[in-house]
Amino acid sequence: MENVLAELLPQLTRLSNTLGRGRLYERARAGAGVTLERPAMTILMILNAAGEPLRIGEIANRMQVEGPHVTRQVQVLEKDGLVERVVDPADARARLIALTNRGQDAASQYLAVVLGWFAEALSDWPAADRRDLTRLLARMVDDLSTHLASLD
Amino acid sequence: MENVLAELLPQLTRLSNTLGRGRLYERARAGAGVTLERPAMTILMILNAAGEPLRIGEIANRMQVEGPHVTRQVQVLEKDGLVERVVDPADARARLIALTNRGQDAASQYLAVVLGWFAEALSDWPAADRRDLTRLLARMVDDLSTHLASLD
DNA sequence: TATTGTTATACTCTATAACTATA
DNA sequence: TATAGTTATAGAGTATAACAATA
Repeated sequence: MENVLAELLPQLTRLSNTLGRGRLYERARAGAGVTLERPAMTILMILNAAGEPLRIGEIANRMQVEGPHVTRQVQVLEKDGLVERVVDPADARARLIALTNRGQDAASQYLAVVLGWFAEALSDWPAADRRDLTRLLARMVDDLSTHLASLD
Repeated sequence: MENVLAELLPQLTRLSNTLGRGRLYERARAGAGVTLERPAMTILMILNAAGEPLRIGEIANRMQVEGPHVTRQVQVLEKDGLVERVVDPADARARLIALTNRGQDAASQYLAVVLGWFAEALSDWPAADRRDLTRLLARMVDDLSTHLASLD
């Protein structure tokens, strides 16, 4: 198996670079009608995927970054009217970060562009292959995340 | 398909963050016996995968970064004795970057640690699933790269 | 006393512009 | 005149340390 994975690793790196950086990101971001730095957009995506307001610390966990970084990005998002910060009713130390309507729209539109790219790129695929890929890929990410977390 | 991919996208981002950043990277790097910044290690991996010396510009292409970034990283690698720079015999303007023995060892050992993580995480998988995943994932990365490149 | 978040600061990563050398 | 690479500089991304407020 290792030989196959050895080929895969650079490809995964390349894919994540392609999607996460450079002009391609600018193009997808333009579709969202906003001008945000990448980590700020990542926060919108995380809130969108969560479907509920999240704490600063929880966002930092999911991004796998330190707290202060999230604090600053959220300040920009709040200034732009894309998120709101409310005191957590369960704990006055914490803040809950929620998408505003504008923030929800931006997240949805950004996601639509990127998913559209995926759909176009894979339009020739047999449906069975698409199903298999998403199933196996989800499981891999799951198993790998669990395993890597267990190393600490 | 799009709903499944919508869940997958943050997971892919998270996976690439997990592998590419933070203490996990430090641990894999320690296995390689060197102390390099991430982009420098990426260059070692690219040269290792290529199996032959590459030009600065070609490395920049594969990393999807601009030239000056590669120049500086290569200067560090050369100072550490992990790569050599020789004038391209075919074009005296260009430089060919080649792994030294030490650089080859560092790349191999780093790769062994990361591939070991993959192998452990997927150890319970049926062989057929592993084969299917690598085959489909390679094809996806390929098709997606082609499609995204065609957008420019 | 421990935890959530913020402020201040510094380091890493990457891009752009100006330049040198060769084609 | 165009191309490969380098040097210089600036901006984006992230971490660490010190602090404030609440638990």
